[in-house]
This record gives sequence, structure tokens and C-alpha cells, in this order.
Amino acid sequence: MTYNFNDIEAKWQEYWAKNHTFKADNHSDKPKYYVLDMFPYPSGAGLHVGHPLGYIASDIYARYKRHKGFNVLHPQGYDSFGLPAEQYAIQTGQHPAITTETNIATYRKQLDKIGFSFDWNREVRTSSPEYYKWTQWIFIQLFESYYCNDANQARPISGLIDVFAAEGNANINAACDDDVEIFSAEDWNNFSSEKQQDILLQYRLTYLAETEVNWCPALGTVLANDEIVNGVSERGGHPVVRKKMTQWSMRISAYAERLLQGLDTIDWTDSLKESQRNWIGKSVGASVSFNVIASEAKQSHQIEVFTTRPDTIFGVSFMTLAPEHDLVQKITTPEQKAEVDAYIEATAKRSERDRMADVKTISGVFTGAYAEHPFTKKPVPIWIGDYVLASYGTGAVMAVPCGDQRDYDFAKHFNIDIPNIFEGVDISEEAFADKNNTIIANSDFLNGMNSKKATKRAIYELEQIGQGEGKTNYRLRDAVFSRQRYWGEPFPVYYVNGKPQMIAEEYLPITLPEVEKYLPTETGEPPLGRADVWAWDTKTNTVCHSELVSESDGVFPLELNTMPGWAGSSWYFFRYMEELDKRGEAFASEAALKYWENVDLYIGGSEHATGHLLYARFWTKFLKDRGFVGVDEPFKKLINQGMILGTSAFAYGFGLGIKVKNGDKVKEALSKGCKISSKFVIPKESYEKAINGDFDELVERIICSKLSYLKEDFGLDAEFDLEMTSFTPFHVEVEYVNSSDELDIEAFKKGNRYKGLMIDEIFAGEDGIYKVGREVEKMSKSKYNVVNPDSICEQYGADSLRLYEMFLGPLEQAKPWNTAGITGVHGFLKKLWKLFYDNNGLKVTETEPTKDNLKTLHKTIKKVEEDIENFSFNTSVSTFMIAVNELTAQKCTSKTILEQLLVLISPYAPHIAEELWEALGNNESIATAPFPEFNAKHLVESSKEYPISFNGKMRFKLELPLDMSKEAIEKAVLEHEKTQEQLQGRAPKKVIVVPGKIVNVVG
RNA sequence: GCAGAAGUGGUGGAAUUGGUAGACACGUUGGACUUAAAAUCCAAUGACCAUUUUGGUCGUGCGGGUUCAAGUCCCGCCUUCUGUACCA
Repeated sequence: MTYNFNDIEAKWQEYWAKNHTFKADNHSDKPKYYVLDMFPYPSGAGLHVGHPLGYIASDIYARYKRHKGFNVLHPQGYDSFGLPAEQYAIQTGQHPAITTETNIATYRKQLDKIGFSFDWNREVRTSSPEYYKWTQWIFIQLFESYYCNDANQARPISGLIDVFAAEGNANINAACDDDVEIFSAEDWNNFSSEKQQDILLQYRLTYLAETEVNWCPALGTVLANDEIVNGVSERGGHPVVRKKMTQWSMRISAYAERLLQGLDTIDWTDSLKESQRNWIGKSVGASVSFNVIASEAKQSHQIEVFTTRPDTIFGVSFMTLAPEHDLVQKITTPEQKAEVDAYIEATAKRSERDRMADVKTISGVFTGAYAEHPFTKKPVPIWIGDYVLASYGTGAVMAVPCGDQRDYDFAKHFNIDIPNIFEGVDISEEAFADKNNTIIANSDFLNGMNSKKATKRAIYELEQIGQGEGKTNYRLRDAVFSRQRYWGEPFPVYYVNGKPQMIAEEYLPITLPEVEKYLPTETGEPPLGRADVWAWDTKTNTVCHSELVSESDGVFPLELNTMPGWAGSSWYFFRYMEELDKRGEAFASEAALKYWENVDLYIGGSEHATGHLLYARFWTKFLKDRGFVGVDEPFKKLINQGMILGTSAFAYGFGLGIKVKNGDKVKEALSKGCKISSKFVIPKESYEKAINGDFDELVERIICSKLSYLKEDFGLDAEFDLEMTSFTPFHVEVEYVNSSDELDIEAFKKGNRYKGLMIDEIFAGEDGIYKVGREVEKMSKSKYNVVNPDSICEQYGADSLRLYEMFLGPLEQAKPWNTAGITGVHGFLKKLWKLFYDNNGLKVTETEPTKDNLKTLHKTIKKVEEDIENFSFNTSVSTFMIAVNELTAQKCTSKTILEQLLVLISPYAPHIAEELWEALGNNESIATAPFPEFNAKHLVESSKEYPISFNGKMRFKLELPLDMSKEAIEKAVLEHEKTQEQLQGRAPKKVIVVPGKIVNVVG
């Protein structure tokens, strides 16, 4: 019997599907365990071997937990709204739903081949209306909520309305827009409905606001920062301008502190927590208000600034506003206006990213206006400069050049005064930013204080004069939630008099309308603006034809934007908790949510650190506040899998440059079929010499033969021309290269890319072998290094693929894929098979295990269990190899031993484990067989082969009983002839004996 | 710049608490089997030196240090990767 993996794997994949082996149950006596992968976007390219890495790791863990007696939830689904399908739709007219369906089918087929233990009964797709119904529902809940800073939680907006009606908003401590006006109960009750709606919008957790975005007129859409390169769109190179647009935003900033604090309660990697902390960017300081000195004609203004160093307030020698700051227009003096306007125009052209990337150039303009220092009352010049960002803090800074390097550089550049307010510090070369070793001077009531004390005092004094207070600032900004796209969730929103209204829950989902094209409209509206049937009839509560819009008939326009990609992914982990047939009534039932709580283990890429992982935490906290879920954090433990890189293969091109002196003959030669220019592939060594100007024998020969061909066959007076000669390495498909880096020249020539390369001849080495160069790069189509898991499964089997992905190295590290190495794990599986079968069939017997058998087994149990708990999957694969090697050497046929070994291996290589498990006479799947118990007694040894070292260097080994005393060991070692040899008559100064470990002789 | 991770044979990597550096594989070389190839099996494989054998020297990015003993701990540097970026 041979190991026929293709048949075995197909058989068991079918068995698992038929028997619903991995169906999770929402009722169980067993403890629960929820293992989740970040669900994929089903792209058209399908999976490459890098994608399943995390899935394999989580699958091993899920299977292990089942062996350990847990009720495991291990679902999978698709983040199926997204740009590529829309892009494809724009190009081909194919509806994105169709593209998505096809891609999902491909993904599913590929995933099934790898043998995952997913519970597919619980699949979710963010683009299916039954799913996005609930995304819309959550959006409505956010709209109907505000954030109460006193209770530190989200609350229904109705409560806020009650307070407004009873006492106005003066005593409300809630997260809201900066510019909320103060009103009384009487005011509120007299406000028009529109006015009331506007005010409420300033408090809601999702709200409409004017947001500055990167608008690309040519593409008709908003671009993310990373879609812009050098001020033009990455795709197409169209100009991008910054533009204000009315968009939905999420008031995530209300949760900044809780998102920060929550990090301490979850088991994530430090690096990931750190990036979230940085992203939230908490800084503690003070807000200070400066009065602008009014020139006669102008009214008075205040400039609010945020500073982390209120202790340095006496060092202020100028202020800087962001060029976009509202006050700039109001305070600029007529003399400075032309200069200021020119500067603003110049900065508007640069994207925010450009501005940030370009740190070196100092630029700015004086507005002509002055502010009054709150304490000294001296005038402080007001500048604008693009090193101040409109989007952070208040968009204005009080500049303290002696204490801040950017302010210092700015002051030096524009010759502004740099007063020194630090005792005994030299600031002639650079600013002094060290908070910890500061004594304040030249600062009136702050003189002689350290930074901490001075900060407190400064805030107190500011409060006394009513020009400031202590304040904590967060970098985290509210998240824009609108996209000018087709392929996303529609908002459940219509507009009456321009004011957004929610559609009642019972009429959800509002499904995507049909459009004839997926592009923005001619007038610049999003693609939904093209839909004929896209208006809301409030009488019938249905979507109706857009032409029927009429206020008097109660038909209103619907929102034209759609939700961003992160909407659906911010709550999908709760959806999996509910069983398929109960998903109609809620996004997940209370019972399901209570049973599964949150994700115990989440595995995915670190690129989601500040996007998905932050938004999902935000929504979870919100849902918790409103009582819809019971947990504060969605993911208890999180692991980032590292990227699998490709190992590209290179061949070396040599384009021979020829100059023909008698040019008049060229035409004639060409007509006779002469080929003048030519390209060859030469060995790496020849190439490397040649690029250094050292042509070896082969290259010389190529040149000579070409020249003589041109001369003798066609009478051309040709000569070699170095200028026109090119040496270029190019990628060759990795599938044409074997494990010894040898190129299969015949296959390469037959490949469909070969013709296009215009290669005249491939010169292999003397042995007829062409060795490719190797380089590790990102796996990508354009580098011809993509390896498809399907072909690996076909050639070596899914179990080999699974083992090899783990064997490559630590889960969290980036590592190169090289298919060549897979023969190692594949060979291991064959050896495992041979432990059970030989030519005469099954050879497993009921023999009593030997001592050695037990030792090998229990050593393996211990190591594998520790490895899985530590997510060190690569080392357990080695451990299995060692175990199988040892058991083979021991000629072990004991059923007791081999059966337990199968359970150990089954999380990693489930198909072969099931097959052999069945062969041993088991009728039930191995999936829930109990994990073997480790018993230390089998590892107890009576003696140890001590390494004997001299001055720290191991010289020889000596077998001694383990119960030997320290003194006896020392004696035995010193008496040994080899010790005498080592010492050569010297007397040892010291002998270190660590029983059970090592002996070290010093001397 | 800041933050995080990493640097070990030809290659992927192991060494979990300071205690035999290079487990386990790939690759390479030699051998067995075979008409041949594949598959399989066996042996060798960090570098250098010496050699009939026993052996010796060096060696975990670099330079110091602590220790009987350092890949592992401490100090200083270099390089690579990832994230982030004028955050007031």
C-alpha cells in the first residue's frame, strides 16, 4: 500500500462535509473556544501560497482545541464589497455581484482543497443583503446615539432631546462638534425642526460634516492618501485637489480614551498595541486662548491653541496658524494680503501627505497681525506656515522657539526673536526640549520651578484670567464613512429639506439599486446618482423611481454615497456566532452572543493595525454601551502572521549591440532575412563578469560568431558596439526551475511568454545546465514567482502543504517560499505512512510498547503541546520528524503508540491522520479524539552523558549516573584520563558541577 | 526622526530558565539498488589547519563588558525589514 494522498484527501474532505464534522453548536457542556481568521476579500487572482498561512495556523489551533475537549467555533466568510470588483465592472460592465460570486466560488474551491475545519454553515458575505441589513441597522443605532462623557458611554439620543427641552445644553457633557452653540430650554423649544436636527447632528455618533478630502475630478472620486503619488492619482496620474465635501463621519474620537485603556486588557503583540497607541496619540497639556490685537476697523478675535508645554508660555515669541485656519482671512492686514493669499494657494495644491513628507523646507508668511500675550500683554506676531496642520488640535500653535525644534527652525529662518526661558541652558544651536531637566527662568511667577510644577501653575494662572485650562488632546480623528462608490452598503438614509432621515428598521435592508454604468454621473455625483429607482416613498415605505421625488407626495431622495470597506468588517465576528437559520431576527441572538462572548484567538495580517482592528474595537464598545453585546473587546488574543515572500528566479539577458558601417547595404540584407540585433541568455557568471567589462570566452565567441554571420553571409561591415549593448537580468517563471536552481530550458521555451522575450539563444553552462539567480521578493504576478496552493496540493497533497507552510519558520516572521523544500515534509509523511504499512499491508500490532517507544511518544506529546500553546508550529513539525525517525529506527508497530501519535499529528496533517486512524479500526473521525496525556515517568533517565568542558569549551562527554553527588562527579571527571590530557599537569583552579547539566573545569 | 521586530552554515531555520551552537529539513558530495531513470535507502556536510588516527584554531552583524560558562545578560555601534511621520 502506498501513500496515495490525492485519493485520501478527497475522501476525507468529502467525509467532513457530509458529516458536518466541524459544525459548531451553540449549546454544549464543553467549554467554548472561538478561533477566527481575518476574512479575505475574494480577489480575481485567487489564493497564492502566502494567503493560507494564517488559516493553517488557526486551523491547527482549532483542531487542537477540539482534541482538548473544547466546543470550537471556527468560521470563515468573505469581505466581499470592495474596489477591484467595481473597477472590473467599470471596465467591462459586468455587475460586481457576478464577479464577486465567481471569485468566491474560486476561493471556496481552493480553501476546500487545503482541508480546513471551517464551519461553513455560518459563512458570511458582507455584500449579501441579509448581512448588510444589519450593517445598516448598526448605522442607524449610531445615528440614534450620542456619547455621554459623564457616564462614559453611548446613550440614546432621545435622552439628550429630553434634556435640551428641559434645560438646554449648557450642562451637557457630551462628545460633540467644536462649534456647538449654547442654548436654553426655551431656545430649543422655539428652534425650527431643521435647526433642532442640525444641532442633534452635532452630537450624534455618526453625523454629516464638511470634510476635506482628496478629490480627483478625472476619476470622479475621493482618493485615500496612499492612492496619491506626487500630487496625482496613482491610477492614471490625474491631478488631485483638496476639496470640502459633505460626508458621513463616525465620532470615533469620543472613544479615544477607552480605546487606549482597553489595550491593557487584551493579549495582543506589543508592536500592535504600540501602533494603536500612537494612532490614538494622547497628549496632555492645556488649551490657551490668545486675544488678537484688534486694529481699529476689525472686531476682536481669539486664537485657541493646544500646547503640551504650558510651562513655557513665557517663551512664546510668535504664533503660527495653519494656512487653512478660519481666522487667517479675518486678521490678515491689507499690506500682507497678497503674500498670504499666494502662500495659501501654493499649499492648497500640495496634498497633506506631500506636506508632511517634506519636512525640510521651511516656509511661512507673516499675516501682519499680532496677538496679545496673556500674561506679559506684549504683542506676538501671527504667522501662517504649513508645518502646522489644520486637522490636528486647533490648527494653531503658540511657538516657543527655545523649547521646540520646529519653532526654533522657523524662528531662525525668519529672524524671529528666540527668548531663552531655561536656566543655564545654551540655545544658540538648537532648541532645548528636555522636559525632565528643566528649570524655568525669565518667566515671572514660574521662575525657578521645574517643568511639572510650572505646568500646574501656568494652567492655574490661565484659568484665573479665563484664558485657558488643562486639556487632553488626541490625534485620533473622526473617521469619514462615505465613499463615492457603487459596490458598498447603501445608507438607510433619505433627505427631507437636506436633512438626513433614517429609514425605519423594519424596512431594511435597503438594497443596492441597478445602474447602467458604475461611474460617477456627469455632474459629479456618486454612481448611485445614475440609478433610476432610488428614492424613498414615505407613504409605502418602499424604494421608488427617482422621478417621483416630491415633497408634497412624501417621496424623497436617497443617500447617494455608500459605506466604506470597514463597515462590514467591523462587526462580522458577532454574526458568525449566530446559526444560519436564526439570523433573521437579529444580527445575533442574545443567547448566541452570551455563549460565544468574543473571539478567543484572532489571526491576521498586521496591515490592519490601525484600520479594521481599531474600528472593530470602536463598534464593539458602542454595541456594548447600547446593550446589544456583552463584551468590551472583540478579540482577546491576536496574532499577526508574517508575509510569505516569493523566491524569484532570474536569467541573464545579453542584448548584442551592433554598428553597421556600410548602412546602405542594410536594407538589402534585411530583405534576405538577415537579423541584425539579437538577444541571448548567458550564464550568471558570464553576465557578472561582462557587466564589469570583463568579457569571458563565451561572450567573445557570441560576438565573433554574430559578426562573422553579418559579414560573411550578408556582406555587412559590422562591428561590436558597447553603447548599444545591454545586460539585463529578467524574471523567469519559478515553475520552470527545479530544486537545484536549474532552469528547465525546454519547458521555458514552450512557455507562452518565451516568444515575447525575443531570445535568440540560451547559452547554458558546459554541462548543458542553466542555473538561475535567486532573489527574495514580494510574491506577485509581475515577478513570475507566484506559487498556487492548488498545484502544490495536486503534486504533494494538502497535508504536505500545511506542514510545509508551518515548517518554513515562525508564524509571525516574514519568510521566503521555496517549493523545493517541500520534499522534506512530503518525505516525512511517506515515512509516517510506512510506519503503518509495508508491502504486505497494515503492519500495526497489539504489541506492548517498549520503553523507547514510550519515551519517544511522551517526549513528542510534551513538546508538541508546548509548541501549539506557544504558536510555535514550525518546531512541532521537526518534532514529528524526529518522532517518526525514532519510531522507524525502533521498528515500532505498537498500536497504542501509533494511535496516539496520529492524534498529535492530526491538527497539522488531518487527512493522513484520519485515513490511518480509520485503518486502525476506528469508526469515528479523529477530529474529537482526546489529546494524549503526557506522563513524565516515561522520560525519567538514570544516567546522563555529561558534556565536560574546560574553560567553557566542551572537550569530551562522560556518561554518569544522574543520582551521583556533586563531589563524586567532580572526582570521576578529574580522574578521567582525558581530563589529565587536557590539563597537561596543571592543577584545576575550580570545578563547576551543575548536576544533570554540565561540568566545567577551570584551570 | 520615532516606534516595533530581526541579524546564527550554501538555504529555511533550531537552541523555551545563561550550560554540548548549527536540531529538523533543503541543497551539495559520495555510495547502494536499477539496463537506465525516478523513487527509496546509507554515509558525509560551519570554516580553516593538521592528519594514519587521536586532534587543534576560529565561529551566532560589529566593538567592549559581566560570568567558571554568553547566540542568550549589560553598554555602545552597524545593517535589514515593518509600521508611522512636522502631533504643537
